[in-house]
Amino acid sequence: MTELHKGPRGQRRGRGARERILDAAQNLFREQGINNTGMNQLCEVANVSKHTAYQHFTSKDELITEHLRQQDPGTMPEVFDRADLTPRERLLAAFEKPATSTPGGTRLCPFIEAAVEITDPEHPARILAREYKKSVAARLTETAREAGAVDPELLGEQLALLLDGASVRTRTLGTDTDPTAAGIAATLIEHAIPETAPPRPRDSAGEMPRA
Amino acid sequence: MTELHKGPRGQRRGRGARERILDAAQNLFREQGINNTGMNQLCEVANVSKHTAYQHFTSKDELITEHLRQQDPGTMPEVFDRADLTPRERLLAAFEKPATSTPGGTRLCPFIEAAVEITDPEHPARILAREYKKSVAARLTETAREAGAVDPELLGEQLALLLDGASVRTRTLGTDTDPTAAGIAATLIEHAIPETAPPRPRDSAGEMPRA
DNA sequence: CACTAAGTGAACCGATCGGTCTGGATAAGA
DNA sequence: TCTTATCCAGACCGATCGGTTCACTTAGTG
Repeated sequence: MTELHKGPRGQRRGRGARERILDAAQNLFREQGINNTGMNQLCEVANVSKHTAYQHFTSKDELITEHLRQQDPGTMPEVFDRADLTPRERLLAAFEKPATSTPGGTRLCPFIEAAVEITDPEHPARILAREYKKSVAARLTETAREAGAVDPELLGEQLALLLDGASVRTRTLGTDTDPTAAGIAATLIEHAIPETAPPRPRDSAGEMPRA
Repeated sequence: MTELHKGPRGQRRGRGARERILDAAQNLFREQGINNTGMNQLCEVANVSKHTAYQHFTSKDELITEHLRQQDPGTMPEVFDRADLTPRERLLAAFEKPATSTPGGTRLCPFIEAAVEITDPEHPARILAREYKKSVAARLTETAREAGAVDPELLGEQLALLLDGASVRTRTLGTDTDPTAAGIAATLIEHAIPETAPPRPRDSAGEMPRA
């Protein structure tokens, strides 16, 4: 049944139904929410029969989870993997808009969306969201450490909170609030990183002098 | 709050069905979300017949809106109306937990909940949420001005973003993140208000420098 | 070509959705 | 007392929900 000689992963040799489904899910979930999107509509948009959909995903919950998993191709690589920036610059770059702005404002982070729409805290999607958020904070912390922050853990968690705050506030207000978050970030970074520590590769040669 | 025997407006003379409905809505919406709560269940919990419910609220949407309206008895009066605190202290007090913590963590701000669960940006509940968030920011700005902040508008908007960030991050992570927001707030406030004499605080405003 | 498996489209399922309606009980105001 | 308004219990409505099943088509491979 499931054994295949071709597919790299679960995919089949036929046309890519799975991808179309996940694409449709991404668009519909973003535009009208998860709970407001029915499987009938989703299949229609994806040009896929319900039968096929339920072959790829055993339930809507699983589809949601898979959808979220796909949103996380490695914790904001377009920010953290930029070798052309100093760690300090990378921290600030996390607050720059990626030009992905949807008409009508930047979209709400899909992990937050899931965390709010799904009640059960043990739902796989909720767990995934939790881990993703932790992962982002960890990356920020790591970068903060490279940048020579006094308390990298604290700064990382603070910046993560700013990202989330900007995301939901943009949603509630309908106006872009990323600049506000960026401003706070700049203040915090300036405040947390001693003046004389710009160029500092990930080689942690020595700890910063305590004040 | 409102006299029951003689409704100030139009209806009601018997027992308080309306209040029971709104109470049930508050509990259920908080515990399992808006979209996941059906009118049947709501009426059951409220000990109210569907007929009665639909006499008080013409639709579920109206109930949601009314529910939200009730959540806003004047933009955080327990914070902004405390005459015993200096403006600066009041700004910080906004980040103190009101001991309303539900088992399983502080609950998500109901306005954010509505803003995420309801798709249509023109939905009355969405509009209400938007105005509430603006109102909180305005109050913070006002207080920031009293406290002598250099740019009260900016500080108000920044602190508002922190409140929202803490609320959703608490939801996604499942752990209380208010302290993180409070820490950022302290830094921002310190940074935005000139050191020169705060308006004669009777108590020491100096706090511990964030462990 | 024959085989096999992924695909389609629509009918269908029980449950629940938001919302309506009827009939009768209850309690206060005149 | 009679009137009037509030309320309850629950049947009922069409629509939609997530999910299943079936008869059939399509496409890749040995």
